[in-house]
Amino acid sequence: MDPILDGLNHAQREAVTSSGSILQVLAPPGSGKTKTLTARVAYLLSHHGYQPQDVICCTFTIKASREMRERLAKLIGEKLESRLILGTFHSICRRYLVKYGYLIGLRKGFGIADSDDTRAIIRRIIKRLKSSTEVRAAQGRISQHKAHGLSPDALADRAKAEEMELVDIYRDYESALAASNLLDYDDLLLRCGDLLREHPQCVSNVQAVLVDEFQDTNIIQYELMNLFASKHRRITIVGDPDQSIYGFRSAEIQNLKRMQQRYSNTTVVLLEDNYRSAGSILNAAQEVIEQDTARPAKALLATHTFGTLPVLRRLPNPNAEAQWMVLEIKRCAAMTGSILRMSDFAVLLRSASLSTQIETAFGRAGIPYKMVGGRKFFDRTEVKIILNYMRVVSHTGHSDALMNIVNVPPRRIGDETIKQLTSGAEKAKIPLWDFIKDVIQGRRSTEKKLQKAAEQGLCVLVNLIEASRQKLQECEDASAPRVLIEFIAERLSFQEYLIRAYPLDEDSRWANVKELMHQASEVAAFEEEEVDKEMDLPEIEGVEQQQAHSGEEALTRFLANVALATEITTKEETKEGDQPQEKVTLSTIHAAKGLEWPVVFVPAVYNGSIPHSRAEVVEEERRLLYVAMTRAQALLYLSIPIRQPRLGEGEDGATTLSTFLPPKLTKSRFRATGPSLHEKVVYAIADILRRPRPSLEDIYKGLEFLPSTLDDRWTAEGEEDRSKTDETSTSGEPNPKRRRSDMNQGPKSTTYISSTGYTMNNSTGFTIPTTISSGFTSARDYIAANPEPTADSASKPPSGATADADTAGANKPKPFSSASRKDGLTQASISNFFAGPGSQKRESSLPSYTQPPFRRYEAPPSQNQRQGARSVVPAPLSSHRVQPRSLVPTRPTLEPTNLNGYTWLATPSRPTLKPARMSMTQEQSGTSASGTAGADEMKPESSTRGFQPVSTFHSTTMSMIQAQAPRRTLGIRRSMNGWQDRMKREGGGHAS
DNA sequence: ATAGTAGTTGTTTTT
DNA sequence: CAACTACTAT
Repeated sequence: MDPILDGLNHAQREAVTSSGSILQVLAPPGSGKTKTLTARVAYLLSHHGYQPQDVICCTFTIKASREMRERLAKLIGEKLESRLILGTFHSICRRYLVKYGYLIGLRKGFGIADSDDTRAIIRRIIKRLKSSTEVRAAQGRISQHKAHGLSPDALADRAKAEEMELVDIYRDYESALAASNLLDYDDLLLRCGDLLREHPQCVSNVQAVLVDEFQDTNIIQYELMNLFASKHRRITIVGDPDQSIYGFRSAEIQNLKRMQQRYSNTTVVLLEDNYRSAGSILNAAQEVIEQDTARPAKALLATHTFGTLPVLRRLPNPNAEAQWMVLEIKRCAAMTGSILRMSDFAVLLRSASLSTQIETAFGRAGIPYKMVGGRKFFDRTEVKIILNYMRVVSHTGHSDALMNIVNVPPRRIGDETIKQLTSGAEKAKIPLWDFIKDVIQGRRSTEKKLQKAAEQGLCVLVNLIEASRQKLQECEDASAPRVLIEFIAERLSFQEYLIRAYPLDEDSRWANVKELMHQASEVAAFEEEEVDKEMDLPEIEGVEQQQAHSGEEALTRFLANVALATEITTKEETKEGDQPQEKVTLSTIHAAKGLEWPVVFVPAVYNGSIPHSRAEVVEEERRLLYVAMTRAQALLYLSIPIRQPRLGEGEDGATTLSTFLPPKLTKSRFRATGPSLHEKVVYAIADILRRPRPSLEDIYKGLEFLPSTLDDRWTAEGEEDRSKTDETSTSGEPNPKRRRSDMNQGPKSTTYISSTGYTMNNSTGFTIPTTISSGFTSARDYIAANPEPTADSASKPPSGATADADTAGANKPKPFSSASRKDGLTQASISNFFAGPGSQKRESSLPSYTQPPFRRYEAPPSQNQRQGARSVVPAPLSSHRVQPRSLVPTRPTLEPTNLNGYTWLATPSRPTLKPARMSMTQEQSGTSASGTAGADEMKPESSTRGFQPVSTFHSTTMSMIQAQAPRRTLGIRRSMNGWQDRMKREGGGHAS
């Protein structure tokens, strides 16, 4: 069989091999979207014979594009992979603009303005205009307008009086960018759009365009996608509206519908099987997302066992919350007999700023971690200084960078001098740099005479920059960035400067500079091998590409990468050959999208954090929580500090549980404290992770150093448990002895290196906080207390507050609760659905797709209950009831050979429902090798309009032809309503 | 006029 | 905690 299709389930194959030119793959978390997209790229290359340089593949984040490159390298080999045009929209656009920007009058060697630059520019403008607008607000609104393609003039036409101020700022901002030859993030997209509209031949080679995370595209990106594909109109997108979390960046979910409207031959494939998470986690997440009543019912089907119930933990305060995570991480690691490593844990945060307490607690406890997202390496002041020097060297027209460094380190050039220089430059209408040079060399003068000291300082600066530029000219290869950093740091005596300026953490700051050098050489090494190959865009006949001095080119590229980089790629620390250290991941939820971990913590689930107090759209915040929860494979922990002193609202800083977690939900879907991790639970975890079950000895071995085998340090209500607390009041300092080293090691020292990971400084790896020793349970005690751990409920939750949820989950599946559904798709209404008188309403003949109105994975029901369910489900559907899945994978039978682990799930051992293929359009006839013609089973709704019902295989492939006469069918429309309603809503009422 | 310090502020999410 | 303001010492 085709190796590309290996390990793909039916629906995924359907998507990969689809011959439709316009393909939408819509799928919930964990269903293998990216895998499918990757395979489709490979498939297009091998089966359609496209050249890699003729395929554009857009991702949304740098991380995603890296990951896709890696996957593709494995699938099609590095040689082909490296020639693909693959990257974020921004980086792809940059590449086109570098090559062809001259066609639309873009000056050579433009720089990229990052958000610091834009903020500085806007701040200056606001000051000059004496406007009262807040800088950040102006920044955001300008970006928003740009993202909608609204120019200052266009805005002026429709703006209200109070907006006129913004129009002025916007105008000045645009000219400031132009004056410095800078493009901001939005410009990269906009200008590339301009380019391709005016010169479509630049992309005339493009055979296919693929877009990941399509729900995150904004309108400009959507247009870009179409422009990229303008020649052959072959587009594949994957996405999931439920995971749209970039609305703040003007992402528009309705692009899905736009696309369907624009291309009447859109094929839609649904993937619904979740291969990632325990059923219990999916249930909880599903219930969270379903609170969005505008959202269409959408299946999310577990392929794993139910597992153990997620946790919603209350704790006294953020500090305790952090300590609790430490204890739970240790407990999990120890009690699972070493199947969980530190890198299997993740803490996902709404805001990066929440990380500080956690970092402190982890640092103290010796838990190694890395923070991703949040404050970026390249944003650190000392790094920024060097980078700004390099930007000036690269383009002397970069006045903002120049402003930032004229007097750093101090050169006796103060406010007054700068004022003279900038106003002089403005009057002369030349860039600041040129003006300064003229003044120094006596060709011009400022209005007021400059101070001698200042003039001298300027001299030093000019000499440095000129010397650096000289150096750059001499350097004809990719090592230029590195050479320049060293040269500049040397000439500035930068290390000495840091010692003077930051005596507290000078060493760590210097280390960051070193790290920057390291980065530069790494990029150099990378470019050496790649740049000669086809990193460049393919040559197009008749369109000239711009070429540059290769050293300069390397420098601009380096700076662009810096501006577009979220985080730096630390080559897995190759220290003395030993393994890269396993680290817990601390991340923002945004940065965690698309990733997964065996154990996930989501702290601070209180109102104000999630949903964030400044959030404009609550739905997006809910989706954010949904994304966070669905990152978890085996264990999910939510937690909330019941007091948050910092936010002094509501008297004594009491918090309220996130509105997304109403009591109804938390009672049924969560437990109040960490699960007891006895054998059965551990086995379930191992099975879900497809790792070998640990031996009992391994499990017991870990227990020795645990203060407690239970999550009982705090009561379930989130109070200090007095019985666990000895003399010391422990809320802040579990171990005073360690305090001193904490101070040195804490996250305050902002070395890139140190913040990236702590070394475990106690040899056991686990600290036993002395203060909670009374809660200690020895391994022997544990074994004695759990002689026959047969059910998760063996140990009672500390209080009666919560029912023992696992018992409920495992043995008495909840009845379908029709009352809880707001979308009207109750179990009861399913019968209506099939009887369907109300479901005939037609809205439009838009291409759309459908899915089963209601599908929920329940814990393996007992025989009786299954009977019960049958009686409710209408006969035609009953045969497609999801079978008790826990019967399938209870053994750790998965061999390492099957790392992706998909195959066994896709084997026909599962309740099979081959998708019926009907009334397909011509595209489909030739394609699929999957011989489904003789579908053995057929769902009622499948016999219509060319879409297929979702089955347990969940391939719903549908081709819609606009003209096709709508046939009278059973309620299909209805099941589509959700999507369409939503599309409409989003189309119509686009607020803010 | 410049440098350095102290006090005040207000903190989403990312390219 | 850093960015901005206000102040003081050079």
